[in-house]
Amino acid sequence: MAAREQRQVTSDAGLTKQRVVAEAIKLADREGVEGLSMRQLARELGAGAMSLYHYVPNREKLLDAMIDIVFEEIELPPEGTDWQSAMRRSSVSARQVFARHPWAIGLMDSRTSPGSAHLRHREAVTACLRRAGFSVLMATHANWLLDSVVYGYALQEANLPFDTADEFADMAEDVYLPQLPPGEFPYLNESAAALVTAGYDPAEEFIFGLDLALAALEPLRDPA
Amino acid sequence: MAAREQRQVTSDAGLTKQRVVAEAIKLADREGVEGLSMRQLARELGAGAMSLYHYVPNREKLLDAMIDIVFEEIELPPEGTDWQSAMRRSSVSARQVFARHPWAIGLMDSRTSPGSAHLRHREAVTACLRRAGFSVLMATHANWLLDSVVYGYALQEANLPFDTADEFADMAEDVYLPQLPPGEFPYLNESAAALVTAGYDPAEEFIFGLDLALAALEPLRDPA
DNA sequence: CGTACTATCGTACGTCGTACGATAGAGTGT
DNA sequence: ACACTCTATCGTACGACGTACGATAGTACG
Repeated sequence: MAAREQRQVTSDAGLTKQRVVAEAIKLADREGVEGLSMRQLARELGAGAMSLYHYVPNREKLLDAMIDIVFEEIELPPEGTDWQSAMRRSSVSARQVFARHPWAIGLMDSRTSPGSAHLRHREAVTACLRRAGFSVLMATHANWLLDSVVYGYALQEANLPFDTADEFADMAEDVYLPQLPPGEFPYLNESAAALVTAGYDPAEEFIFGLDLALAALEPLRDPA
Repeated sequence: MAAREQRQVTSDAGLTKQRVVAEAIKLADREGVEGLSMRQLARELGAGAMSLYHYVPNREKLLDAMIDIVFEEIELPPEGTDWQSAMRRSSVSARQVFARHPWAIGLMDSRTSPGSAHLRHREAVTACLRRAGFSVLMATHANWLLDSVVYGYALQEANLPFDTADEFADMAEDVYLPQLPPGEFPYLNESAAALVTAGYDPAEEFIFGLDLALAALEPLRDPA
């Protein structure tokens, strides 16, 4: 009873699978996946560690569930516009989601069966492409390519040692450029120096690649 | 002395950083990163767990070193051909390497500072692009896009629940198609069915996306 | 024959995922 | 009222993990 009251102080509701998974995502956003332990998560929820196992069979399944919630956050390609606008919108949304949950990208490669939100997303994307006049096989190609662009940029972005363009500009001259001596890395040094003056925005970088891919796919549609 | 003899039976040489890292990669290839523990790795080397710490400061640094060896395996873009052939060759090599070491992709997102092999690779790629007539900024764009294609396809490939085209064909009808009922996922069902008959090769899928990206970048070069 | 240095590793601590079983409350039938 | 079952909660404990600390033994050099 006292325990329940204390639980209510920190979390003010009974445990549910949704609450467990949602809190796990919050925790992973804050601390990374390595910082997400069952004990810590339980503490966050004001519960005992073993209580979680009534809502989630084990940590792996919890991670699966977290990934699927992440996919739920991705906007589906809207109907009623041209396919490029629709796919751009969905892809931009996906990139934002993965930027918000950087742990999700690294988690994906060990999880081999897609969750239901993932499947729903894929279905909507495929529908959009097919309706735009891509053949079945070409829609598959386009799907792979566009997903690669999203995942690839998200992965590279997660690797960056800085988060914003400003942060990059701040640290570039003192920290990054010295690691790229012109003798050993003339081209990288030149690039880094140019980026300092030009500014640097991963989101714009992504749009460049995405639009190039979309434009390259355009002529591969069958005539509508 | 007896211990040393036994060590020599299983590993026949003194410990070195190279040997430790190489064995760690072999172990990760076999068991995945989660299966790579310091104790297991030491056992594999016929040594005590703590002995590893004379060659590697901790597990994180070991993972960094492993990633860098992986980058060393990637072929650099050769000089003396057109830029597209050179980049295609290097990218295909990179995809093969990541297919051989699937754990490497998932590891990258937590490692923020590139190792020396990674830097050397980026330098060579940038050099290739700059010599082909891309401006400094355009070379950066191209670099991001091409890396995204490599990482993105590698990541998706690592997610596939099957490894080869044959294995897909074997399991598709019994396992995958039933998970995609035509009522709920008409388009995905159609795609999967088409892929069963058309055959399915991730390597070809990659080439499609890569060549599309290369072709899309071609007109962005400055005149040579 | 010391004296210093390097490589090896045994032990121990704190943390992890989680199996097992205890408990307590709620619901239901009599 | 009581017995029963069901659900949710969690304390305890086990084996594996990364690794700090300090002991040891072998080698190099004065």
